[in-house]
Amino acid sequence: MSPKQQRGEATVELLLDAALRVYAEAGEPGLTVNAVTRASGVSLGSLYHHFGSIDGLVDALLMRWLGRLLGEMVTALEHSRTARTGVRALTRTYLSFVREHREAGMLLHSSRADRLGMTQAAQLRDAQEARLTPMAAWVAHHVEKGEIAPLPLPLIESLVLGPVVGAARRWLTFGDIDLDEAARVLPERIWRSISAEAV
Amino acid sequence: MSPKQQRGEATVELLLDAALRVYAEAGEPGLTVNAVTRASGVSLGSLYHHFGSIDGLVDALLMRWLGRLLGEMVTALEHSRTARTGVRALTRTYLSFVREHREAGMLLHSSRADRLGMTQAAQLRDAQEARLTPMAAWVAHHVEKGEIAPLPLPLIESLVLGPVVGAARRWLTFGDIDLDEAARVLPERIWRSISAEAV
DNA sequence: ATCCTTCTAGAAAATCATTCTATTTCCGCG
DNA sequence: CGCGGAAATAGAATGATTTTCTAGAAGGAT
Repeated sequence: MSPKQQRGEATVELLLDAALRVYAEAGEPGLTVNAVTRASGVSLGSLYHHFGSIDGLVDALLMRWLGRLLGEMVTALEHSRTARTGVRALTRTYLSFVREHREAGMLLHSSRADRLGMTQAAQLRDAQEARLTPMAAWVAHHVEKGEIAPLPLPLIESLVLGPVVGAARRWLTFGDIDLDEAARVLPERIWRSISAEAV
Repeated sequence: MSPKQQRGEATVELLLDAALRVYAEAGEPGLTVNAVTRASGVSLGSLYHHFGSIDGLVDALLMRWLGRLLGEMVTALEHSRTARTGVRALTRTYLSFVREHREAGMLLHSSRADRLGMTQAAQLRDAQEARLTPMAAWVAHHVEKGEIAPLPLPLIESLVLGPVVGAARRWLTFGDIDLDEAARVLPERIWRSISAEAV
């Protein structure tokens, strides 16, 4: 934001972009400091100056993409009037995102994603709180309106995101899923699982 | 099986047990070859002889526990007559397993689990095929009987296991889920999502 | 008994992450 | 201008960890 640090910002970008490129080509085992410095042309010193460690770099990369994904999901939610259409919007946004950003999607689903927060715990919470809060509020709102069954929030989230994440991961890993079909079928099925209506 | 390799088997056990112990105490970053050799009393040479690499060791550990989990799930399925009770059995078996084997559960959900198969891809497939096939057959059977909606198998699996895995991971990571409540509520909800009945 | 394979052992080599010190860049301020 | 200092860059040195390598012990088959 401040007009300062022109250099710094640029190298941070270079490093993050290079890291994703390296990950895409060499996978997680290939994601080393040397590979990233080579791919970015940035020196080792700069990498450590900006990120502190290799995990710090990967965490920052994860945060960037997680932020984008959550941002798109929140936007999708804001344009949905009913809970039912909200679920559809969430599902489709998530699947589209993964399709359009395959490597980032792999990184988000895979390996280091749960280690995330170890090096940037505080920043992560603050940064994502702004995204997670509206989603929780959205769920609470529709629970109150009697559309969504009155279950604990974490269970509702598991029911909604679990199948979507599972399908996305499966597409990324094995490719034995048709994403279009998933986007068509899953929302309706997920909706049935959280709807307040009796069966 | 063969009466050979008395020594070998024992050290393999020692190493796998020690690795889980180390992981439980020191987390993933602490899971190093040195830590495992120290904790097991087995030499570095033996470790590499049996597993080839640290990832090979971790993969073997994952396979062992994944095999146990799938085994319990298949057993649970065999004792269920209807598709509905099958879903309940699967869910509860999974959640109980994670509760009873917390460290193994963390390992299965976390970090290295998706790297799995990189070092032991072939063995993994062969070893788990025996477990996965009956589960797929079970699903197919109940689809034919008209109980489960006629969706592609991967989508059904995502719908069934997604929420369960999500809840388990959440319990392991944040602890903000009541496992008993999840075991009570999820099966019914999941069932609604895959049932062939109209809504 | 001796040969062969498997297994054990740990030192040596290679790889990778991190620290450290020196140097450059660039902004604010006299 | 040009000086001072903070931020950034650079890469050599260090430290930790994985992997390889060579040597030897254990145990069974012929």
